[in-house]
Amino acid sequence: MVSKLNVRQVTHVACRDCSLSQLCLPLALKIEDIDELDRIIKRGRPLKKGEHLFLEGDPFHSVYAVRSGALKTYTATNEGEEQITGFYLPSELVGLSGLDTEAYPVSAQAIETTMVCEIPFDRLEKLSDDYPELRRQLMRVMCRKIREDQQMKLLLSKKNADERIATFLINLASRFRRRGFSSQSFRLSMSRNEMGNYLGLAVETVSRVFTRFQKNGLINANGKEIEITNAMELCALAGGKLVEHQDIVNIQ
Amino acid sequence: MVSKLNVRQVTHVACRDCSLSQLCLPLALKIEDIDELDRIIKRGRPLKKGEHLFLEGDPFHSVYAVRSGALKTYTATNEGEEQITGFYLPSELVGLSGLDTEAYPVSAQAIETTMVCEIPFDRLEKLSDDYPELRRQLMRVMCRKIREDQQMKLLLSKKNADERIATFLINLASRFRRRGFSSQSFRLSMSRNEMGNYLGLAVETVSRVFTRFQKNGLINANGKEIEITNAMELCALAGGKLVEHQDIVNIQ
DNA sequence: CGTCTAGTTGAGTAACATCAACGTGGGTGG
DNA sequence: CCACCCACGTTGATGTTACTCAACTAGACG
Repeated sequence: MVSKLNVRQVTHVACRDCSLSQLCLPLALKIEDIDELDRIIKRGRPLKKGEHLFLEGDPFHSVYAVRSGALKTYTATNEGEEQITGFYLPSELVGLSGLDTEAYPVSAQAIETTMVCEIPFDRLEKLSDDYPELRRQLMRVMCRKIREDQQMKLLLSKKNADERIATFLINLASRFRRRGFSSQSFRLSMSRNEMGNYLGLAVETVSRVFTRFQKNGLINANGKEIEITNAMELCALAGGKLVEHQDIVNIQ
Repeated sequence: MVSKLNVRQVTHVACRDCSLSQLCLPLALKIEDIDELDRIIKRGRPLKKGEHLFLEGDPFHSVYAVRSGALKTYTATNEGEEQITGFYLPSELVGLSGLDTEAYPVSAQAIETTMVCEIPFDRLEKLSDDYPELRRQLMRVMCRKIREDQQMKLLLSKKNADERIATFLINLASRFRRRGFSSQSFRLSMSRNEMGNYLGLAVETVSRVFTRFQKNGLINANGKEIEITNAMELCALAGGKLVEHQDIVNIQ
């Protein structure tokens, strides 16, 4: 009896008990309505690094909220190489861009051991018929994505290698901070290769910039472990701003 | 009496009489519901080239459908230069990316004499409460935008100058085609400068690529007048495909 | 213990930016 | 109506950034 309860708690953390609920979809709902959302969510086994959540071209049926770990989405270029289109950390929603099509326009793959909440879209859509706030939250998520992509396009068309990496690090830092983690030091879940791919840089360039940043006292990098030692200057490079001492803001 | 009617027709083309209705928001509505949408739409005087529809930071209140002419949206980089984020042709919706914020995240400016339909967002939102199909259409427009941005990011991070220009031309061609115009020959509404800015290239590079394309028989360019003389090869360069003879498809 | 992948570093190179000069056409003011 | 001006576009010469190729190291994993 007790053991069964425990198992259920471990494998099925309800939205109302989830530490991410105020960063994720449930934030749009009143406490008594959260269970409604909860009922349609499916929680599966963890994905191991390298496993796919869905493949480009798979029939679209669900969006997913990352619970732990990290995902990347990517699409194939004409030459068959992969182009990474985004990284997704806990509380973030992945799969929305396929929403108006029959198929996912990108593949989603775990870049470390990852747990997700699956939200079948037809049921989410029905639910959102009754909850205007949920609807608006979905809109907000998509609008934010559009604005992020805008920033990304600016990065790709105007920024040099240093600025790209600085922007990327500051952006990650702010996403960690949002979830209550340190924005000073954190662990990169992606490889240098994936970072370069995403930022439109060769691996070697990424490596060189990291080395140079370290030499100049901006960061301390030990493999995937990153410590930001001069947030001020890193932000300046990224083109963002520091609101308070050591308090990194997302580059909108 | 008659003259008054005429004036009204000229300045106030109703959605139901608009040739763009099946390419624009009304396509989500039944014929009898279109008038409902029509009632909330405001149609103002034409914007002259260079006039702004809204400025970055202006309070968000409306989305706009382009009726004739063309707009660009742009944002300021940290160094104060402009970064063009999109071009908008007739039937296309501009202003949606500010939807979840208090302010427009970009400026919108006419690049030639332009007419727009203004759709106050609070009223559109109310209307969409009653018309699920309208709601879904809005979602679709945003999803498409996200996917277009994805393609744009790929262009900016992986394609060389030739491929960028080819992609741009093919994309424009397909948008003209969608509206029933020739995809073979058309007039660019933007300057070489704006094109380069948008594509992440220097003006000189754009100019050189145009010259080279012409030399190689891919296009015939006379100032802003463009004729595509080898659609096949241009598509190949862009990484798209030709469905039928001379039948250009959008690069998804 | 060998193999494989990820990461780093160096040398040479290609692609595009930058700088400069010049032509052209459309708009404006005299 | 003409002359001038200015923005736009083109072309050439040069410079710079980041890519490519290659070699090497270190850690992961069977």
